[in-house]
Amino acid sequence: MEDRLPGRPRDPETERRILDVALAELARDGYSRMTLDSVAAAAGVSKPTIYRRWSSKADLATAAIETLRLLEPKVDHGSTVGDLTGTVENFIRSLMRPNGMSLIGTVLAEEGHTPELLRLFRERLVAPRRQTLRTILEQAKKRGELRPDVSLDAAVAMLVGAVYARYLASSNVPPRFARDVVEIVWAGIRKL
Amino acid sequence: MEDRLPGRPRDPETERRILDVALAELARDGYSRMTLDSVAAAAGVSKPTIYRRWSSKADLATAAIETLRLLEPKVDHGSTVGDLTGTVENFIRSLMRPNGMSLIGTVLAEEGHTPELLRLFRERLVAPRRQTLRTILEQAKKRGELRPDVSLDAAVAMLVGAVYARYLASSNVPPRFARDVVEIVWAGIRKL
Amino acid sequence: MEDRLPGRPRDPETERRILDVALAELARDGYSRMTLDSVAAAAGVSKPTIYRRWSSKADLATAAIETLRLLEPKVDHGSTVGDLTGTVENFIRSLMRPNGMSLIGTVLAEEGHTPELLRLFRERLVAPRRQTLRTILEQAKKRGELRPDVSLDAAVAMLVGAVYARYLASSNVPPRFARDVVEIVWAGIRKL
Amino acid sequence: MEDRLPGRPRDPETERRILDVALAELARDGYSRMTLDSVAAAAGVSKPTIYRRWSSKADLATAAIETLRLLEPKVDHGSTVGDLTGTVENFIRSLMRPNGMSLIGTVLAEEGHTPELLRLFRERLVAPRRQTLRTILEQAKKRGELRPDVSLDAAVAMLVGAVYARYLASSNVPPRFARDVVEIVWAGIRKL
DNA sequence: CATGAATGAGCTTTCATTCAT
DNA sequence: AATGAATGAAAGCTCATTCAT
Repeated sequence: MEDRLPGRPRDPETERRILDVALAELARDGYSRMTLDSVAAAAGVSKPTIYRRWSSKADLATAAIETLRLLEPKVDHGSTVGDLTGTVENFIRSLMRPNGMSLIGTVLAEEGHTPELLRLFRERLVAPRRQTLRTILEQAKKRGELRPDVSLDAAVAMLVGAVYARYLASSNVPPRFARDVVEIVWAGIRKL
Repeated sequence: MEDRLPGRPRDPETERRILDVALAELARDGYSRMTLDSVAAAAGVSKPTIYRRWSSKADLATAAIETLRLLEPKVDHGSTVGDLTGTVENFIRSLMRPNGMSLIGTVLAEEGHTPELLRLFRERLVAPRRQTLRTILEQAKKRGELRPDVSLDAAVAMLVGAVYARYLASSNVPPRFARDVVEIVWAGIRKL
Repeated sequence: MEDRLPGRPRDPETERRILDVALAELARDGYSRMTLDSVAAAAGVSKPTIYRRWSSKADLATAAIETLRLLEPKVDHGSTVGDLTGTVENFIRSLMRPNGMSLIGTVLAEEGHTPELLRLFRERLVAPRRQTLRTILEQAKKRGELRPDVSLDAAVAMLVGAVYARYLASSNVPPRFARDVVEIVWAGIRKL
Repeated sequence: MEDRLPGRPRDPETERRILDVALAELARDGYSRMTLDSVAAAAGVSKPTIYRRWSSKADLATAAIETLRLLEPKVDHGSTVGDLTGTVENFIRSLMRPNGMSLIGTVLAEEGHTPELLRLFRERLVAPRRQTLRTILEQAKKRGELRPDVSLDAAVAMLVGAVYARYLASSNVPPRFARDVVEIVWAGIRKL
């Protein structure tokens, strides 16, 4: 009669909570410091409850990263420069969230041992952000605003990468950094 | 003959060997996966031999990073663009060495737990490289080649950061990447 | 066939299937390696379905052994030697079935922890087999074929035990082993 | 100068103690119930102390069995029957030691999972005992006491196996069992 | 000084058993 | 009655660190 599945149903909250905690610990402690004991404790479940859902620590970490998604406000200032600046500012804000950079760190550090982490990170976070920027640039190009020979790939890398480099230099990015960067890029790619 | 101090002298070779091995394992496995057992084994010494010199694992890792030094050929092509391109190319080469990026990853990942790693990394590697680029740009500025209002800090970050971003997107940087980046930056900062 | 009593579990198939699987895993993996998870999976039921019928793992294992029954063809060659040989050969065949000896092993190994296993094993398998042999010998005795003072208990133990000992020596029993054994026993007990 | 090895020397007591404890737990609990935690606790050492010497649980169990050795008094009653009886009586005594039979059980039960256990058990215990009996019989044969066609392999198996079979029937072997068995075997193999 | 031995604390993973639907 | 979910309690193994020679 009922379309209820047999057996005790899973609490859908639980899954979400475990993943949230896992992601937080992954970012805070790094993959190899993160322990299932502490994930379980922080999520208020037992370890087998985790193992029922994911087959291993790597699997859990992977799933946690998989939940990441670029949920940033669409930027549309009507101008290419405004859009680029808004996007880079969003990016800075997300990197500046607690442990935002550590997550990237652990994902890179684990490339040799748990490569899925980096793969998923690229797929879920890096690629979408690059795509956002690339789309802005491609539309500018279509409108004839850009020099035709310029490398959009390089331009995108510079916009994003400047933030990484700045962080690596000092863990702190000044407010006008986005504008400074976009200004140089824009001057470097626009048609004169 | 020799004015040797009393007691058995430390072998300076040993010290060097331990640090080399430690740095290699740090880059390959990351800080928390690196084990003193395997460092000791690979260096051909016992663990107390390590502990006699450095007080803890963190201390050893820190010392290993401290040995890093920017040992890159000075670039002097006589032109600003040539110098910038040469420097970025050097940088790419050093990042592309095995586990070059993993080391950065682990240093970032450990920011919350072993912040000396990042501090030293900045001091020994990041800062010198930035300084090299900055000097090139400052001299160009002195020669009146640059727009006066441009942010050199942003320009440096872009030159270096583009490579990080590119690697994070695909672990592989195409040969002409350095030229593409420098071209945009140059067009973006030079006086018209 | 079965005269179903009232209050019996609904699906007798299920019960049978669980017991079969349990017995197979018991023989293959031994008692303490056998897991209810895998019994449940192999039987196509859930664990509570097992617990509803048997109160514990030990209870299930016990019940599984309880299903064992000496189902060997009656041997009747008309001669004492022929009957003994046939019986020992049957025994060898059953021990040589996959994991035949492991089951005995686990039952012995668990004597200190789960003694019911050994008790039931004796009752269901050991005793009937001994009885078969003893009956053959008692009839021979009645017919006056045996020396009167001979220990039938020892004779039975030797016939059966030779096979255990041989297996323990090499996991493999040569074809003529049964005949060799019976020959010695017979020469040792018959009236001259 | 000194022929002392470098480093802290191992306490030779420790090794012995660990193996003794391991063997006792192996016999008492069986291989898969035996835990390194409890071996370590009972031996008064930490787990790494065990792992320094043996690479795994299986390795330790194997080593424990390897220490077993037939240390039974040589039997020499001057007569074949006396020697056989003495040997079987020794065997019974050793099986009747606490958990004597459980050890055999676990070794058999583990045949499919940890076959080294059975292999070593055969090599260290089963084979020597068989050899003792076989030598007695071969000398009797040399002296012309035996029927020439009789299978010594079967005779040996019967002498040993009768005890297994008796134990499997009732965990208890009556005092005159050895004599009963030897009597039948002897009557069965001697030259008339 | 250098070595091999020892250890406490943890890590990932598994299992018999019980709960909630 | 049957299911899938949940759990406490290990188990095997490893690691940074210290001890004893």
